[in-house]
Amino acid sequence: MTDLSTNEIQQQFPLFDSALAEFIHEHGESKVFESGSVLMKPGQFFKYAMIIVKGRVKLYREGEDGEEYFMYFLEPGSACALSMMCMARSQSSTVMAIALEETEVIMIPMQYMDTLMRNYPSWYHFVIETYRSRFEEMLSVVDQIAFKNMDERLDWYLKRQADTLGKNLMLTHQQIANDINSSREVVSRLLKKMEKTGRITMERNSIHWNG
Amino acid sequence: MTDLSTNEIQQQFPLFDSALAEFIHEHGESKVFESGSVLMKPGQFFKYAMIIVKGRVKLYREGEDGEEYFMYFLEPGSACALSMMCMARSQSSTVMAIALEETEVIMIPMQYMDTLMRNYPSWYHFVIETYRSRFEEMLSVVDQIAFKNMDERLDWYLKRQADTLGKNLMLTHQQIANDINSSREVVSRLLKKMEKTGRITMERNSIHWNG
DNA sequence: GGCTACTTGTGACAAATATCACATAATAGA
DNA sequence: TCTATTATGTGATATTTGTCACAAGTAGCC
Repeated sequence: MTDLSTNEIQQQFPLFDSALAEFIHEHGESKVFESGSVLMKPGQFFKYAMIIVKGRVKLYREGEDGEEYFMYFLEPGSACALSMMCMARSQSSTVMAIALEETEVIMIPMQYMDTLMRNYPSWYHFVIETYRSRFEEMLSVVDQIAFKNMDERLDWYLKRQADTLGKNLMLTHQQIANDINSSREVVSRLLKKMEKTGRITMERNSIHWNG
Repeated sequence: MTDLSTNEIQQQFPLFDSALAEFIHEHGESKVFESGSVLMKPGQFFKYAMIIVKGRVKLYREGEDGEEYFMYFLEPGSACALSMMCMARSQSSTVMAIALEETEVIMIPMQYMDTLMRNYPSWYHFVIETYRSRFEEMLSVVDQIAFKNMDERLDWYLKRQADTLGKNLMLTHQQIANDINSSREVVSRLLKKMEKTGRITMERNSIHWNG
């Protein structure tokens, strides 16, 4: 039983029809993650499909030697595609997911998946749409790393951050460098250039995206 | 109605139960693509889910300026995840898929998706497994481009080619360079090194993978 | 054989990015 | 206010990769 009412669920997930919202209200379990806590880490197994009700989650890939690469954000109304995939195969995750703010999720136990798929068409529409949109995002990430230089990648990265986190970004150059697997000095120099063109404004510990 | 019997379908797709194989035999449509022909190209819309019966298909991403990046192969027994996703949203594809040999596919019209999802649990298990495995492959691709140098990427590329196409690879250096978005000269030099360590043997127009 | 197109080899150089070393600036906390 | 810590700026240099120019080998074809 979730903390959210059927109505609230439907509001948050417009693709759900009311029967589905009702079912999830009944059988889902609410859980809150503190800001900074880990929702998913490499090696972890999943018995639940997670859908995000409140907050913001950052997903990134970890390399063998501790490198990182930012993939995308999860926002309210979306699902963690990877939790669904891993659950379906009893496979362990291969990415990190951490909450950027206090984040509220509904966990839907794996045992209900067959019922959901079978009896709630709006559920599998939602699932497919979730997979599709994440796949598209991964394709864009590949485009960026494979085809673009650092300046363009940085621009794209900041744009995406601004799109979901707002134009005032609380990020240090070092954090950005980690997210795009570059080095602080390179990021600093490129940011300086972007400031000259007016695309951003810099302050200590933060960057303002002017678009 | 497909060219394949229910039995043959089940043989090719072990995840399908017999009812599903029967259904697909009834409602699927067989189609053959000549070697070298395009199964999917950016901008194309899909009214069918495609599953591969015979042959081999190469998928790659195209950049804005005609760059390419090899993503993965489709083999018999697998589905084209992207055809499913695009179909589900009436969205156009964003990748290229070309047949490397004569390739036989079954096209399942979009109108049957709801029925399949609802009445054939083994269908959605198959769909989810398809998505999951492709997503994993994309994650590996990201790992490679984001974290590895050219020599390691080339090694990984050749290994994957050898895994699906056999140890004798009919590839020119230029083709390889295109697939990993590098240049012929760089590839030539790295291959030379790999030959010295015995990992490959080179001939004109082909490379033998010694592993 | 001789022409041509394609493939591969290789040195020199250019560009992008990473790394190192160190300076300076801002902030938090004692 | 002083100090320690963290964030940023910047030149010099190294590494990786891409580009250019051209040589040489191979195969097909008349």
